[in-house]
Amino acid sequence: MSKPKQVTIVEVAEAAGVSIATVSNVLNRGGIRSSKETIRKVELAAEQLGYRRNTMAAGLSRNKTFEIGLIVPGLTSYYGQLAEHLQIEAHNAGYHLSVFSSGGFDPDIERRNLEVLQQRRVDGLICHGLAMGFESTRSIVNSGTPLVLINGWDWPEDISIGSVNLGFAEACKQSCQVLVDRGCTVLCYVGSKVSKVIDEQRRMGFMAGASQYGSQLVHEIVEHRELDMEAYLKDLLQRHSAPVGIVAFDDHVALKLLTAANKLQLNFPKQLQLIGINNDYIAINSFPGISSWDIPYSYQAKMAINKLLNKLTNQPETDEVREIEVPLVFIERETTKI
Amino acid sequence: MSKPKQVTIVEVAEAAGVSIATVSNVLNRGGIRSSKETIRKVELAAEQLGYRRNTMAAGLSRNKTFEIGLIVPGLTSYYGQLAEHLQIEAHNAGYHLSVFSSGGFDPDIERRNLEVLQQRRVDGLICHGLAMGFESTRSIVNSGTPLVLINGWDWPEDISIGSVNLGFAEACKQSCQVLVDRGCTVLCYVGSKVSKVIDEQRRMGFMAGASQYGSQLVHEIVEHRELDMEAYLKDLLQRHSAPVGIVAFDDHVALKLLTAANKLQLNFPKQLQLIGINNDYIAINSFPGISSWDIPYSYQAKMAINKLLNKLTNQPETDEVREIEVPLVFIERETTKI
DNA sequence: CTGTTAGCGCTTTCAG
DNA sequence: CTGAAAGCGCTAACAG
Repeated sequence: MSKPKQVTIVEVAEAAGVSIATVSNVLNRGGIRSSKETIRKVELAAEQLGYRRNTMAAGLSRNKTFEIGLIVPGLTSYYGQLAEHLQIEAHNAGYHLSVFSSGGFDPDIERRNLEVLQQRRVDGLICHGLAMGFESTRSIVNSGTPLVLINGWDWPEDISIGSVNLGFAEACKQSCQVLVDRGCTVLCYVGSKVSKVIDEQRRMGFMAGASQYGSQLVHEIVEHRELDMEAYLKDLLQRHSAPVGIVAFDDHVALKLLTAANKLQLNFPKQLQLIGINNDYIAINSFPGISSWDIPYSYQAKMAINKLLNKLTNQPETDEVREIEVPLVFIERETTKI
Repeated sequence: MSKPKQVTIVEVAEAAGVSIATVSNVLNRGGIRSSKETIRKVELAAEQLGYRRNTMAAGLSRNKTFEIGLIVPGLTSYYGQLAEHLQIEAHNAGYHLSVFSSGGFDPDIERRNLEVLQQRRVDGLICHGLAMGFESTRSIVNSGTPLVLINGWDWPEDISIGSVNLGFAEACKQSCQVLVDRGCTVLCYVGSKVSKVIDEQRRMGFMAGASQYGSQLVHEIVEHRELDMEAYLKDLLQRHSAPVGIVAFDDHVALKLLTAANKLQLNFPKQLQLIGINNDYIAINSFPGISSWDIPYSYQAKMAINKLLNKLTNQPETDEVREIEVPLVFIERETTKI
């Protein structure tokens, strides 16, 4: 079934008794001035006929789509929130954001999405820096579409125009300090290699934080997927003197740990202390409440869109930082509060 | 900065020494056969030049975009998951899904997104049936874009071609039965008017389930946002004999209740029983685990896309149900398990 | 099997 | 201030 024909400027032009160029001027171009009378006629005709600009035709004609492509690993939790905020910011800037999920970190899907986005001739791209290998990334840059990375550390300058990264390392480092302050003598980072780059950042930060205290502090790193959490916690508390401090990969992992701890009837913060990341619904509403790091979504989104737009509108080469670091904000709750 | 010019079929045609029509045939049209030799030449040229089809030009020319627009209230939890699955199914069917969030349930944003989607000339629309009033919806139908609703009950036939709804009412009804089976003599539904239509369904189901038992069962309905949960639970248990059964709006609300219960050191399932909906990460990993209703995302997504595609490809008017009901699956955990 | 040609709907000089 | 006309890149008859 072919689509019913939509109203075009031709019809509007006829109805208004002017040329199509004039209609285009009045309706879709701000800059050009027309007589009040013409404007009125055209707008009236357009209104009555239910005219709706054809984005494809416009884009084709001006070689600009006002569309930004976004590729994130998924649409839940952090990624979903981020996508929402980016959509808002893009809209505020007069752009439209096309959101794609790479289905949990699948490089093939990433590549495919990238391809689709390119075929749509998006003006710019925002990607959560990850699985997509060098080639895929190259192919973007080669075609000249500016790329901003979210949480992409140390990417070569010729591939992305920059990145906006959350300060995970710093947060984890400071988590260590908090835990030591609260009396912990053993620190443990429970990571998640599902998200490789991010896990790396957090591990780095944890290491930096823990090693500050030298040999007076025991610390270790484990992977949550390979863990029987109850057994692990039990063992941990047998091996060491309380309180034990845990830095969790995020609030989801933290919840698992919390549950294991609750089953073992461990006491927060006397025996165990726990810090998550994301300040999710989970952290806020669990029992006990999980200390966590809040993410300034809106700010991160603004930064990313700005970076892209600066490039797109060819702003004077500001002395802009290539890698922007967005600091997280600590929210303390019962898992650490003494 | 104008975008660098991309390779077009003209250039590919020149390089391959054939006409542009032939290039188009080989590259973008499956049906038309060409000689092996021609195919080889064209594909080689395209490959070497890095040709990438311009979606806009193609769409404009054939009056078909192979794009489906999706509007959901948000991109977290259920909605995010749904969007991901729809994206997968759309792709499997050769379509591309443009995902939009209406930022909570904002009718203005909904309207705006709808407008954008129409301007893109999407072939079809999928909307989570809600805030958007009659007018907005009308304007879609008027323009002839087929619309499938997700969780949209009782919409007029001339507006949407159908809907795919989750069996919330039935789930809530059965939740009541489960709770009574487990010994509850008092039932309570803790709803959330944030999502009006959905809350209605759940409340209806709850009422139907509870009233089955006549006067031997006390039941009541409250709104979670107006509730001091601890105080409420305490009061509930003072007023009635245990166990009290609670049907929560979803797992998020359930978590809040769970936390309140834990603070009061209530015993599951002896004093309190609790059932959520969504079978979220939360329900699975909380302590105690929350009994919940699992959502067949993949199935729901398939149904929705199929419905749309049947219309788009003008399938023989199957004796298809207009409103498909997708049943949820009960997963029992410690909050009810005796 | 391949090429010619007329659009798709809109933007954008460039004359009037 | 307005309009004629030349595209944007691709597809779809229709001839050859």
